[in-house]
Order: sequence, then C-alpha cells, then structure tokens
Amino acid sequence: MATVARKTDGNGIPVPQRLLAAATRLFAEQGYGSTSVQEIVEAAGVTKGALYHYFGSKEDLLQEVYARVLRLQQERLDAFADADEPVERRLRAAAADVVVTTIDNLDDAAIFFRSMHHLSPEKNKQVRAERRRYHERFRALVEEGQRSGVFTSATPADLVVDYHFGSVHHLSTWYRPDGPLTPQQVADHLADLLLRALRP
Amino acid sequence: MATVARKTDGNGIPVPQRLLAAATRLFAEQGYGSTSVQEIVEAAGVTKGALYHYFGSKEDLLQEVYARVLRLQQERLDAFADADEPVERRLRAAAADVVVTTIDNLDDAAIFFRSMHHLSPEKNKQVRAERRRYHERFRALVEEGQRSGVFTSATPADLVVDYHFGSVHHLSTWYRPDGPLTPQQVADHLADLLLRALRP
Amino acid sequence: MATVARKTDGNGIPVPQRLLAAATRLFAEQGYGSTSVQEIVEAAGVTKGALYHYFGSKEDLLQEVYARVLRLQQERLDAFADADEPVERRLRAAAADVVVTTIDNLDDAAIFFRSMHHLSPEKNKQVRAERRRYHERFRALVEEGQRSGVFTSATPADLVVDYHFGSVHHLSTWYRPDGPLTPQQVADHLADLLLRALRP
Amino acid sequence: MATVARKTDGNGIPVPQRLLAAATRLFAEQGYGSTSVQEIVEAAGVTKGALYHYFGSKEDLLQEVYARVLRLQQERLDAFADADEPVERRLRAAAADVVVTTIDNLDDAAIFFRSMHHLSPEKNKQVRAERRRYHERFRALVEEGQRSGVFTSATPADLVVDYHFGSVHHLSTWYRPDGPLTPQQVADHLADLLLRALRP
DNA sequence: TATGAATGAGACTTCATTCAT
DNA sequence: TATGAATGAAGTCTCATTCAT
Repeated sequence: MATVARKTDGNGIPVPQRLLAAATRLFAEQGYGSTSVQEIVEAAGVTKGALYHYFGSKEDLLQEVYARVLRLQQERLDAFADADEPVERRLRAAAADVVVTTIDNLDDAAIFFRSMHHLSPEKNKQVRAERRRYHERFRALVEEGQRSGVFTSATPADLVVDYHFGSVHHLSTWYRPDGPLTPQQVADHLADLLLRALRP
Repeated sequence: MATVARKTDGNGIPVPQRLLAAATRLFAEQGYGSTSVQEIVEAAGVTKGALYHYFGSKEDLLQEVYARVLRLQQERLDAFADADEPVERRLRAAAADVVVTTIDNLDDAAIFFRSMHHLSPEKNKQVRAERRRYHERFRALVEEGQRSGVFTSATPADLVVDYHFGSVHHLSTWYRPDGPLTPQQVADHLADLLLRALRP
Repeated sequence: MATVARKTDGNGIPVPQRLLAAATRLFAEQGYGSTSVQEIVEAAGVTKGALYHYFGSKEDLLQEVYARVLRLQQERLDAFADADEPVERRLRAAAADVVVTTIDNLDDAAIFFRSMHHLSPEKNKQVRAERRRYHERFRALVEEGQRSGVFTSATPADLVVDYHFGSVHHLSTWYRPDGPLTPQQVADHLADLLLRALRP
Repeated sequence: MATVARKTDGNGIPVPQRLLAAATRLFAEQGYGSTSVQEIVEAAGVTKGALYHYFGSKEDLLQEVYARVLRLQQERLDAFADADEPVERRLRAAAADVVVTTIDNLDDAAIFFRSMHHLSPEKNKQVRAERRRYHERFRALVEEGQRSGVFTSATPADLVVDYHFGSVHHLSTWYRPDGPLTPQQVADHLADLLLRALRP
C-alpha cells in the first residue's frame, strides 16, 4: 500500500501515464525542442531516473503521444465508416467527429504537426504509415460517394481528403475554447463546407 | 575589390541574403531548433562573426524569414482583391494564387507553422498581427460575396477563411514537386472546392 | 524445489557463480567501467536484487575475480617450486605453467592489468600484497639458481621475474586461440627464452 | 598580446597542448573512464567549451595521446634500425632505447595498455595498425640476425618481439623513479636479457 | 531469496553568443 | 567588415545502489 502510494504520488495515476500527460501538455505549450526533460519530470512529480526507467528517451515519449492519438482516431473513423448508413451521412459524421475529437485534444493536434520532424527517420516512417492508413480509409468514403454519383468527381478524392484534414490540423492554430463557437458547432460548419464542396 | 569579391564569394549574392537563403533551407529541412548557427554559416560560406555582424541573433534570422514571406503574400492578395472583377472571380484568383505561391515557397510554409513558437512573445505578436491583416483582407472578400448573395451565408466567413488556409498550410505536408499534379492544377482544384462550398 | 530450479536456471550452476562468470566475461570484453550492472545480471539470467543479495557492490564482484585467479596461480606455483627436482627444471616448469594457465584464462589476465585501478585503495593494497607474495616465490627460485651457479647473476633476480611476467601479462594482447601455436608451444618457447637468458 | 596571454594563461603553452598534457596525466593516474571532462579542463585551466573547440570528444583526446606516443616511438626505432652497425648492436640499441623512452613517458605507457578498449572500433583499428608496423620493424631486426646466424632460430621472431615488448609494457606496473635503478640501468639489463636469450 | 521501481548524482556534449583583433 | 577562440549554461542520458515487498 505504501508502494502504491509512492507510485502514484497520492493521486492514483501511475507514473508512466503521469509522465505522458505532463509531456503532452508541455510539448504542446512550448514545443518538443524547447521542453526539457527536467521540466517534464518536475511536472509529473518524479525524478529523471523514473522517466528513463519507463521510456528509453525523450523521443520515445513523443512517439507515445503520437501512437495514442493515432490509435484513438483510427478507431473512431473505422466505427463511423462501417456504419449502416448512406455514404453521405457516414462521411459527414466522420468529418464532423474528427473535428470534435481534435478540438477535445488540441494539445495532441498541436504537437502532431509541429514536432514530427523530431522523430527519428525510423519512427517517422512508422507514424506516416499509420497516418496513411487513416487517410486512405477516409478517401475510400469519398470515392464510394463519387462512384455512386452522390459526390462530384470534379476533384480527385485524395485532394478532397487533404483539403478537409488541412482545416482540421489548422484548428490548433485558431480555435479557442472561450470563443463564440462550441466544438460541435465548428464541426457542423466544417462538415457542411466539405459536403457542399462535394455536391455534384 | 578583393573585399567585394569576398562579400559575394564570387557568385554576386551579398552575404545577408546568402545567410537568409541558407537559414530558410535549413530551418525547413531540420527545424529551427535543430539547426545550429554553425551549420548556417557553413552553408552560407561565411563565419559566425559575419552572421552576428548582420543579424542580432539566430531568432532575428527567423523573423526575417517570416517578414519576407508575409510581405510577399500580402502584396499579392491586395493586388487580386483590388482588381476590377466580380467578387467570385477575385476570390477564386486570390485563393488559387496563394496555393501556387505557397507551393513555390514550400520551405517558407513549412517553417511558418512549425517554428512560430520559437519567436519571442514580442516578435510573435507582431507576426500574428500581420497574419491577422492578411486573414481579414481575405475574409472581407468572402463577406462581400455573402452580402451580395453570390456566396451562401450558411457558414461564418471567418470559418470559411480558416477552412481554406488550413488546406494551404497543409500543402507542405503532402505536396511533392514530382507528384502527378502541377502547382497550378492543385490551385485550381482547391479554389474549385472553396467556391463550390460557397455556392448558395 | 521450484526455488532450487530458479536458483540454477536449469543448468545446475548456483547464482553467485553464474554472476561471477558473466562478470568475468563482460569485464574482459568491455572493461570494468563500461560494463553496467544491468548487463551483468541479464547475462547471468537474474535480476539486480539477486546480485546485491550476494555481492555488496560491483567492485566486490571485481575483487572476487581477482581473488580467484590469484589463489589458483599461487597454488600452482607453490606446487612446482616445492617439487623435488633441480632448480632449473623447477623454474622452467613454473615459467611454462603460468603461461599455459594464463592462456587458459585469458579473460582473467586481460581484466587483471586493465582494471586494477578500479579497486578501492584498500582492496588494491590487498591484491598487491598477494601479487607480491607470488612474485617473491618466483624470485626465490631465480635466486636459488643464481646462488648455486646454474643461472647467471648478471641481472638482478627481481628484474628477471618482471621480465618474464611482463611477457605473460602481454599474452592477452596478442595470443589468439586460432593462431599457429598451441598454449603449450608458446609456454615452451617463453620458458626457453627465460632459461637461455639465465645461462651463465 | 592580450589574446596571446589569454590563450596561454600566462605560461606560454597553447590550449590544445595544455589539454593534452592534463589529459595524459589524469588518464594515467585514474584511468580514462574515471577521469571526467570537468577534471581535465580544470587541470588545464580552461572551460569545457574550449576543449570541445579543439577536440571532438573525450575519445579524440585519448586518440591524440596514442598518436603522439606511437609517432615518437616509431621515429626512434627507425633511426636505430637503419644505423650502420652490426645487427646485434642495432637490436640492442633499439631494445634499450624503447625501455628508456617508455620510462621517460610512463604515463603514456600506462594509458596505452589500460585504455585501448575505450577507443571506437575504427580508431582502435588504426592504432593497432600503427602498432603492427612498429612490431614488424622490430621483428625484421630479429629475423635479420637469425638469418645471418648471430641469433638463434630456436624461437620464432614474432614471439621474441612479444617477449621483449611484454616486459616493456610491464614497466609502468612496477618501475618507480625513486627505485634503486636508473632508467638506463634497467634498459641495459633488459637488453642484456634479450640478447642473451638470442645467443645461438 | 529475490524483485524491480525509483533515486539522484554526475557524465558527456552542444550551442548561441561575445570579443579582441 | 569579418575572424574564430573561448565562454558558460543547459541539455540528454546513464548508472550503481536502495528499499518495500
């Protein structure tokens, strides 16, 4: 019991998760390169040795942030894409959901597009591969609608997907929780823009 | 004369511009934080003392990169927006031009959204202000069309602008010069998407 | 019973000896300072706690390596020196035997002269004392031959001993098991050189 | 002039050489692994930055120590071996000289055989290659005497060389400047032992 | 007898910047 | 206008050892 208390420092959350949470917040606020290991362990309430007990390097910590968010988003997309609905409703739902999820995890999103170049080529490749899978699942939805005629084929599906995700990534640059729009409202608007752009 | 030859290293380009060009390329390739002053001066063919003769700090170099690209893009947008054409043609031209210009300077774009947090609060504020001016000029075009009824008002103009610029920033992530589409083709497609999304 | 099986990891060798064997090999290969406790316990198939249960410190492990080899060599020298033979045959046998024994335990020899400075002054002193005893027993043989006239007295006996042992220590630098000479052949040659150098 | 004073800290010796001298002494006293960069720069009276201005790494410092002593000894050996004298006098002179030189630079010798395993494989290979060249020049002398009949051929020349150099390396283990023998006396004795061992 | 999470000190190295020339 | 040696702070990471279980 004493051990458990030490491990979680009285707040019930295990050390690795505390480290991950602290790192995510700091990376988003200051950038990966400007966040020192010292700051992370202080924010997590542990020592450097503990960090290196669980993570091989600072970079490993960054990779874990990526892995977690990628896993989460892929799961959600798969659920929406596999639903039993007309394609235009499935695409709209997926397009809106990724906006809400991204706003709910703005820190992750900010890190994603700012700090990828800090990953080693090997890890970078791995992240890109998972990212690619996500992109392609989304693209398949667009293509399905184009084949069935409910979406215009004027624009290549790839470009449509990058158009939408560009705006999603951009959220971390301008969205403020205390702004006039709720996450859901933003999501609805952006999904509308996408579907309108796809009208035949 | 010997001095002049030294200044331009035989290629006619003055030292400050050589430094700026080298810094731009390296910041884009490796990120601001991972690029050392030593690498920059080596790439530019000068020594550290020369860099600090022309620029007060490494950060000043970054700011210069920002200033240059902001100035360029604002000039182009103003030209398109002030043209004597119907609003939908002016918006389309501006929307397509920013895509071509961004692709022509992908390095600048990559730096822009990755390295802004390395600027001191003061400089950051200044860059954001100029960025805001740019955003607002673009938004004014959208609002003009909405008021005159050629664009739908279903989506707030601010959001429309962020939607488009999100996709522009995203270009540096996926566009490859050796890909299937020319810059102009990409620009046309993205401008089409925007205008279709604005159809009433 | 399960405990006993754990202790020996199914190969019948007790944990302390497994640790000692792993440490010896790693110290010889990488040096004492470059071998981490973690590497040793992994090579021995146990955990850190087990190591610190049997040995007080990493240094203790090193001392044990020294103690074992010193004990072994002293025993062998005593046996040869006390034999009932003419002094020149006893010296030759001892000189050749230390070569063969050293080659058979090249790891120990490599550690010996590379890592002694890692021992604390106290332990270092103890090792030197035992080393000295060994040296003196050998020197006594040389002096005995010098007094009886079968060896030349041109060179002080101390120097003769250091001359021979220098070449013995050096073995770990150049001897390779897959080379042209067997350990016994090397031993015979080196003993010959010593005895020829001692001819009156 | 102020610059020169700074560079040499008032004692006239340039920084790189001061660093090399300090490192040599400390590596010999404490071993490479137990000597911190901080200790070296303090002993040399400079800062860490200065060290890394001149040497790429701590290991580079070690390599420089090796390179210097190897160069010196090779030069001396070549001079003795190429002299216009009978082979037995040339071998004797070379064998005695390496003893005196080694005693004069006992620190270098101590480092040599203790710290070589700290060099990267690449640098280690280079050092071994130069070492090999030295060994072979010496061996050529022995073989010349064997062919002309002034030395016995009972022992392979390679082994004879290793025999002698073993005793040379061993000097750093036992020789003390305040002992009973001068460097020259030790050198004469060890050369005598070698030549007596080579008598036909 | 043995675990392994956690410590905390200290290691090597990098780097933007300064300054005498 | 330009050099480059030197600084000094800060960075990431390693590791022998401890201790509650």
